[in-house]
This record gives sequence, C-alpha cells and structure tokens, in this order.
Amino acid sequence: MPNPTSRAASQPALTRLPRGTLSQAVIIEAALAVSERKGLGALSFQALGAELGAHPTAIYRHFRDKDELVLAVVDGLYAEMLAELAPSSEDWAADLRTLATTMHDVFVRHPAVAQIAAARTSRREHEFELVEQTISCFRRSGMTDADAARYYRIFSDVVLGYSAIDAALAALDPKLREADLRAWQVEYRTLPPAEFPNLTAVTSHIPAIDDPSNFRTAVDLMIEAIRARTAAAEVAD
Amino acid sequence: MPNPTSRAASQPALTRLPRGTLSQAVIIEAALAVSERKGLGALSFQALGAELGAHPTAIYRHFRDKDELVLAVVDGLYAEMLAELAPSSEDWAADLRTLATTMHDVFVRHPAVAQIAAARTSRREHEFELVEQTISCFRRSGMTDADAARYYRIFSDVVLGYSAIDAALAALDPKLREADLRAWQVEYRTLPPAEFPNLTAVTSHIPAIDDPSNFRTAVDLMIEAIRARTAAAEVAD
DNA sequence: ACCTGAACACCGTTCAAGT
DNA sequence: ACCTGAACACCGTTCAAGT
Repeated sequence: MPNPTSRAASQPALTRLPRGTLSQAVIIEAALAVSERKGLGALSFQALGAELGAHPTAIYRHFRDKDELVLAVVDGLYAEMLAELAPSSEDWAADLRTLATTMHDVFVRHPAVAQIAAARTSRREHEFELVEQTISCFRRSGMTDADAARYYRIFSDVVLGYSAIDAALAALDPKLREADLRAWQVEYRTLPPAEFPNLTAVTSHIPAIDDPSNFRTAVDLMIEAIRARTAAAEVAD
Repeated sequence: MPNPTSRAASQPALTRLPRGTLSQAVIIEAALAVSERKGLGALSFQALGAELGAHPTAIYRHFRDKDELVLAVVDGLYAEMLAELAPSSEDWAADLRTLATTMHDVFVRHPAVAQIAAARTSRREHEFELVEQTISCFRRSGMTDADAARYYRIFSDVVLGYSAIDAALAALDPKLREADLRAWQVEYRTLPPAEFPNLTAVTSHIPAIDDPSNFRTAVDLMIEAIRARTAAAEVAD
C-alpha cells in the first residue's frame, strides 16, 4: 500500500510554537482538521505535530498516550455531529433517520477517526448525549424500556458499522478505490453464467458500492422491522 | 496504543528456508494463521516473515505489493468461510442466516483480515462464489432480480460492517477492551438522570457490546423487513 | 530465479535536555 | 511547566547483493 501520508500536503512548521498554546481542545480541533484533509493516516503524532506547528511528542504533555488522544478525538467527532444535527421533531422514526444520516456524513468526512469510533466507547460527554438522543427516539415510539435499550444497541451498531465501511471506502487510495469500483463494472460482468447463474442473472442491477442510497435503505429497513415487531407486541397485550 | 506485535509470541526462524518453498498459497495460509493468533498487527511483512521462517521482503517475489497480498488473503478468508458453510437448504432465509453467522465467526477469528475485507472487493474466485450463494438466497425467495441485487448489496454490507466491528472489538488490546466494556457497567450507570433522563431510565437493559446475540438480531431484523417489503410488492401485482 | 541485507521514510513511545 | 531532540523498536518499499 502506498503511504497515505504526503509530505507535500502537510504544512511545514516555519514559526516556533509560543509557550502554553497547546491544550486538549486545540489538539482535538487539529486532529479533526487533518482527518478531513488526509485519509486513514491522519491520526499520527507527526501529522498532528505538523498541523499544530509543534513537535510531535509535545502532545504527550496533554494526553497520557495515543488511546487517550484517540478517545478524545472520537468524542470531538460526536460533538461535531451533534452540532450539525437538525432539531428533533415529533416523529421518532424521522429523528432516527436524521441521527443515522448525520453520523454517516460525519464519518465519511473524517475516515481516520471513524475507523476507530465504530468499535470503541469514548465514554465522554458527547457520546453520552448521542446515546441519550438515540434512546429518546425509541422510547417516544411507545415500546418498552427493555426494547428501547435492545434496539438502541442494534440500530447504533448497524449505523456505525455501515458508516465505517463507507468512510473506509471513501478514504481508500484513489487508485485502489477505482480498481474496486471497476471490478463491479468489469470483472463481475464477465463471469461465466454456467458457474455463477444467479450472480450473472442480476449483475446489471447490483447497486454501486459507493451509492449513498444503500445506507439509507439499510436504515429504513431496520426502522421498518423494529416498528413491525413492537407493533405486533402491542397488539398481543 | 501499546504495540500489538509481541516479539515473544512470534517464533524465531532458526532454520533457513529451503529454496522454492514459498508460493502464493503458502503465504496466504501463513497470513490466515498469524491473523488467528495475533490481533490487528498480524498482517505485516515482518510478522509474515517470522511465521514463514523467511525474510520479510521475500514475499515481494510472490506479490507485487501489500495490496495484492491483502486482497489475496481476503479471498483466502472467504475460502475458509465457504469451507465451513453448512450446505444450503430449501429455506432461503435460514440460508441467509447461516451465511451471515459463518461470516461473523470467520471475521472474529481473523480480525486483521476482517478490517480490510469489510471495505474491499477482492474480485477473486471465492468472493465470486460467496456473492453467487448470497444472491441465490434472495432469488429463491421469489423477489424480482432487481430486488435480489439491491438487497444483496445492502444485506451484505450490514453483515460485513457489523462483523468488522465485532472483530475489531475482539482484537482490541485486552486492557482497552476491558475499559470499554466497563464503561457500560460503570460510567453509563452513574450518569445524572436530570441531564440524561432517557438513557438512565433504560441503562440496566442495554445489552453488552460483546453480546453475540446483538448481531443475530440485526440479521433477523433485516430479513424480516426485506420479506415484508417484497411480500407487499407481490400483493400489489 | 529466489532469497537476504541494507537503506529510506515512516510509525508510537520514552527520556534526557533545553527554555 | 512546557516543548524539543535523540533514541528505540516497529512499519512498507526499493534495490543491490548473494546463492
């Protein structure tokens, strides 16, 4: 894999850093800025040092190790997401859809942070707030608290997992992404029908892997199934 | 983050490698073996060299670069999955469930490969076979070819994304994983109810992030929604 | 033809040194 | 107290050298 870190792209630190300008907040902001311009290699101490105009190891003054940094940046991602979130409505399913698409947008914009965020618990304030808002949607639907908790976890993981895939694909080295996309237009369309009868019968209908409507349909399907299940449970009472 | 590569765990190459013993198949097998014992750092040239008892760069004789290696190993993962797959039945939904759980198992067993597999197209024979079998399930359900293609993509991406999250969590440094799991038992259970009324109302019901039934429920929900949609389309005809 | 050794530009992390 | 420089064990990749 070619190294995703391009030396030309990182601005050289021409000015020395004034004392006491570094802080957790400043570093998190810088991390989100690099992760918007660079790909999966954005979250290194060197990339951050260059962005801040500081020595890479200066960051250790403010975060115990990489994991503490990384969880703080993940929570910064959730802060950015909450700031962009449309206000909640009286429609719990619409609010769930808004939550999901906003998360997807923010993940694709910051792929390096997204890869980590998907499988981690930041256990910091903006994650708490995000969980609160998601659970609020399920509770407003009228389901039991046990169901709200269960479907919160499953819905969130599906959204996190799908968004992380789309983020990773968007951040892939352009040459590799092109080759992957082309495979579905070329290799998959010239397979022998005798060996792959079902595949070849439908290849022309397979949506592109980078089609953003795939994610939206996945979210709609989850909501439909959860609604159908909890409606059936209510009738059974 | 502590380095996931442990020197003590990798066997030293005491014997020199006989000429001509290296091949694509041997290297892929070794890669799947290391990725079963080591975590996210399993797929490096050094780890592979140690496993093979060969110089790390000897691999370049057999694969052009890391990406070609990686796509071949991803396809090796699909080969392993297909070998473990239970034979298909007359129940398309049950077959889809089997496909999903087998993929989840293989991903969790090889987390380093899984992280890459989720967002890539190997465009090699075992991936073709996997796509063929998945599309076969949807076509047997009686839906249109266009729907089979659409739902293949969305169902597969949900399974891939969720499995990749569970794989990453399972491969996390044990200390970090413990801290993440504990957050849901401690931090999340001591939040102020005034600020987080919905969260605190249901915290005791939230399933653990490593509960394997979360994934199975997600798969069931997807199948239920797809079945409901296509049944409704049939009635409309 | 197939494998090794040395080199290069990257990683995270530690620690002594500067201010 | 806050930041820098040098060092260490890792990365992927290239290329000259060995057999």
